Amino acid sequence: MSLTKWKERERKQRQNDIIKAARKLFASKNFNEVSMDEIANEVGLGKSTLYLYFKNKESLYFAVVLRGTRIWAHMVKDEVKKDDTGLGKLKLYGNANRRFSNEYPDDFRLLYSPTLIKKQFDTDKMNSSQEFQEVRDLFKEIMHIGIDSIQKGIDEGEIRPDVEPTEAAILLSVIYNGKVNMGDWAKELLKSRKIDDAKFTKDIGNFFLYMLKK
Amino acid sequence: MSLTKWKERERKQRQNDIIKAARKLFASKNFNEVSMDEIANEVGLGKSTLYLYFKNKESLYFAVVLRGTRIWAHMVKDEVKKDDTGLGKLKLYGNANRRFSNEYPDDFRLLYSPTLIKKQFDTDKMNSSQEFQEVRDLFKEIMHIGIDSIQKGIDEGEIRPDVEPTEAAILLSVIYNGKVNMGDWAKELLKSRKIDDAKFTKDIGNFFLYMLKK
DNA sequence: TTTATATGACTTATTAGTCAGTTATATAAC
DNA sequence: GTTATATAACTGACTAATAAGTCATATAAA
Repeated sequence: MSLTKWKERERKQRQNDIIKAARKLFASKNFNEVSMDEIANEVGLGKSTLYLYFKNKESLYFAVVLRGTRIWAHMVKDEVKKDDTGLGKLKLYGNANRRFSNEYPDDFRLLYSPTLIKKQFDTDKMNSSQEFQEVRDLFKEIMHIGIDSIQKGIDEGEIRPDVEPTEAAILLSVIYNGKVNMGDWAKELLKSRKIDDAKFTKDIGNFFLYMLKK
Repeated sequence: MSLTKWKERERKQRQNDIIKAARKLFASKNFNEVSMDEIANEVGLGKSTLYLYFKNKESLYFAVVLRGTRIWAHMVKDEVKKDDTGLGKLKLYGNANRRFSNEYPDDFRLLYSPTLIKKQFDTDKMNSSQEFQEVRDLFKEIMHIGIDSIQKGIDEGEIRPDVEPTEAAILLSVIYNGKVNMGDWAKELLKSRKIDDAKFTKDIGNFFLYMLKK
């Protein structure tokens, strides 16, 4: 019995190795630009072996995305607990996102990558994947934490009442999205002005808070 | 002589037809996801014919991008002339971008698409294409119009002096970028709150100006 | 008859997914 | 302790599909 369990864990471990290798590749390249052979090579397995752990390429891809989304959702939920005011929660929400982007850069890039956003997948394979459903749900949950914090801040009188919480939360997400996919020319321009990524991120956060605060 | 000229024009016309068909397809799909056969089919020509007008797929792609970028740069330069103050120019700069996104949605999406941004092209083919060089230069020019307007506004005392012009201009571009690649879930969320795209765009513009103004 | 324009059929390369067969490991029998 | 056997993990070679780019040939215009 404990043997079966050990086997089970071994299997999960392997699966995780594959996911981690795939994540590394999917973070820098499109779904279509990463081949199963490449992933297999990265883990040090034959391509056929991947199909023992995942039904098809889409399934593996969404397993990668789901793993990242779970980490993200966990970090956000955990952080937001630490304050009771709306404005406080909003600041923590921003911190959590920033921390996630620093500690899990591959996942962050992947989750905000247009590959995920654009529905370039086989619709059947996508909809039949319960991984994808869970990703969608977690995205919505995370977004609602932001929206609800802003609403709470308005109710408590610390955030301007003319702010539309949904619009503001989406704008924040749009900024993250844009920043991840920022062109090289923009990066170079910032660099030439000696503005590093950390400063830019921080300034955006301040800018955003300044906007919302009364 | 006038015959040669007429021929020349005929040829340019054909080339333009191909570019327009390609633009339509590249606007909604990745570089790799659009096939030359598909483009040829869209114009009503055989695939081989495309190679009489463009050296290879990359060359056609950059011809599409360049066409859009030229329109964009033209609109921005033309608009900004209409006011002499920095803040006024900045507002016109925003207007021009908004007008471009409305009148040339395919080009707008294409220019901000990550396909263009990520260097997923054959480096040799890309660098050897003078179309790509011109696109880069025009991008920089457009960006500098924004930066210079903000700087002028600061000098004239209408924009807060603690604003970093480069940072602010890039943030604006990052927002555009993010908005174009916004996920379906965000669009649905906005829709459910009865916020249409025009309102969202306008609010972002106001938000941005409010930030910068003294 | 010459020249420009066009194309269908072909080549070459890539890649998702399959499958028959191999290797390694655990259990059982003696 | 050794050998046989069952089971799980794995893989190389294959198939089928797709797509960029080429080329010999056809058509139409001058």
